[in-house]
Amino acid sequence: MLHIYNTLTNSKTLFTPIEPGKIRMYVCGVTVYDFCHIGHARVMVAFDVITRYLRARGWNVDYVRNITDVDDKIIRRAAENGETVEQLTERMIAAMHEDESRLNVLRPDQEPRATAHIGDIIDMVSTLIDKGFAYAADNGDVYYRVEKFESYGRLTNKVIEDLRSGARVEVGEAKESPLDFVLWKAAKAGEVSWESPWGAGRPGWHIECSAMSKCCLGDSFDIHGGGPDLPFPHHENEIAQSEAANGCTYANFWMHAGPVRMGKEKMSKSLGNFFTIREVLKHYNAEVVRYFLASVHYRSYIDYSQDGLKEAQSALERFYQALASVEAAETSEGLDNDFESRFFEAMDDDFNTPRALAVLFELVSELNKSVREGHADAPALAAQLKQLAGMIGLLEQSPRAFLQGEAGEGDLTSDEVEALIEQRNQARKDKDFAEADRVRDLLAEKGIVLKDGREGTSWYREQ
RNA sequence: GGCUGGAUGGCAGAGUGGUCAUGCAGCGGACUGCAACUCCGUGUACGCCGGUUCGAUUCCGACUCCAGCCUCCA
Repeated sequence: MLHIYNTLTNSKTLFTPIEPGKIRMYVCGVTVYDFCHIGHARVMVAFDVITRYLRARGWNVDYVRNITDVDDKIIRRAAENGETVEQLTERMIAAMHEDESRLNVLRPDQEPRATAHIGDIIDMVSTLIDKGFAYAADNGDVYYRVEKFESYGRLTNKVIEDLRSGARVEVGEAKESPLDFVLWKAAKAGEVSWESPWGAGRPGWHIECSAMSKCCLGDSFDIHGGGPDLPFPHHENEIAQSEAANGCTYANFWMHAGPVRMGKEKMSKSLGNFFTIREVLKHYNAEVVRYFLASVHYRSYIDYSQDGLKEAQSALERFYQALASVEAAETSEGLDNDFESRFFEAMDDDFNTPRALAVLFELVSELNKSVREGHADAPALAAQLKQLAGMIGLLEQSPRAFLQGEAGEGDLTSDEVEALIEQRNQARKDKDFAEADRVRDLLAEKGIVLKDGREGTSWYREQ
């Protein structure tokens, strides 16, 4: 029985789909004006884990994640770089896809871009004007009339009165109320723009998600997700737009990932305290980063740290060392244990990955013991480990590929390592242990750890 | 100030009204030519103060502290 924490009710509740067996999910994606940072990675990995797991349990998931490819920041950055908006966004989208693929994040089923849905956006804005929820201002902007939408603030427990008293009133404001937000922005000279009934302009930020989710998933869908800074105002505004335009419930479950912190504060663009995914991947194996992000529940904050990543590295080494010790069977059939049911129980409880990983560690202990004592079920246990971990996108490499890694700059190549091991093993045969230890120490200096087993010497790189 | 969430052993991080989370690190032992891997053993952890209870880290109330959102940000 799948239970999901819903931001709308601030409680974990039993998940029931609109259509049996099917889950329609929309997640707010990235505004592509720069490289993605670890905060983006967290949302990508969290919803990738969720999607993979749900599919493994037999759900038919339609996963949509949008790309915001036009907005103020993009326009400004493109101008700074002396390139067109399209050149900038194409570059950043390609970079994002590369980052994701390295993190073993599957592409969403649909990845709609705002600029490809201008017609849908204009249609929705027109509907909102017709229904009295929006108005065209004198300056060419179109605004949403927030106070007309009675349940505004329901998602984040805001009261319109409080918002009104706290709102900033800007000079030259064309809005009826400071709470109103923009649906369509009139173009300034030289900016990218599209023709509309209200003149040349471009969509406001919130409307694109309402229009694209409607287009891709329909008026009502099951899950709407996003990062920690989106509930207010973005998702609150989406609800106001979609429910006013469509006249029905927008999304049933709202899921929000927790923030990544640097020291004691949130990693964010505006604070400038962020690491891009590609920077981190220069120093750490991509699966280590994925494991690090999955080792904490998706709703909690996670502190980014070198120590945390090193610990993730050690944990994965334990998994892969176990898998390296036995050839996994084709299937885990015939095993009589409760690892799978406990793994499912943890994941069904709002995707509790730390608890699910704890079950996998117990499975590893069982596997190691089985290998050590020469039991016949070892290959099946290894298969079970790979099968369960695979449901959340982990342990999909060969142990050898993970443990030996790739030679970085200044590292010994695999051939050089093999040659030195050969040299050492000859010395061992000759009982020249001083020479054997000399070679071991030499390799250790280069970060290579040796392991003498029954079938010869294996090795791995210390990361 | 308002709205959310949190405070667990050296660190990371789950969970529970009364025997065990789990991982990393540490210590002792086994294995090993030496190691590594692995195995066995090993830790008076639950912010503070009250209350409920036979019994609370877990339930209730107050307090302190921390974070996120309330402005663009995943």
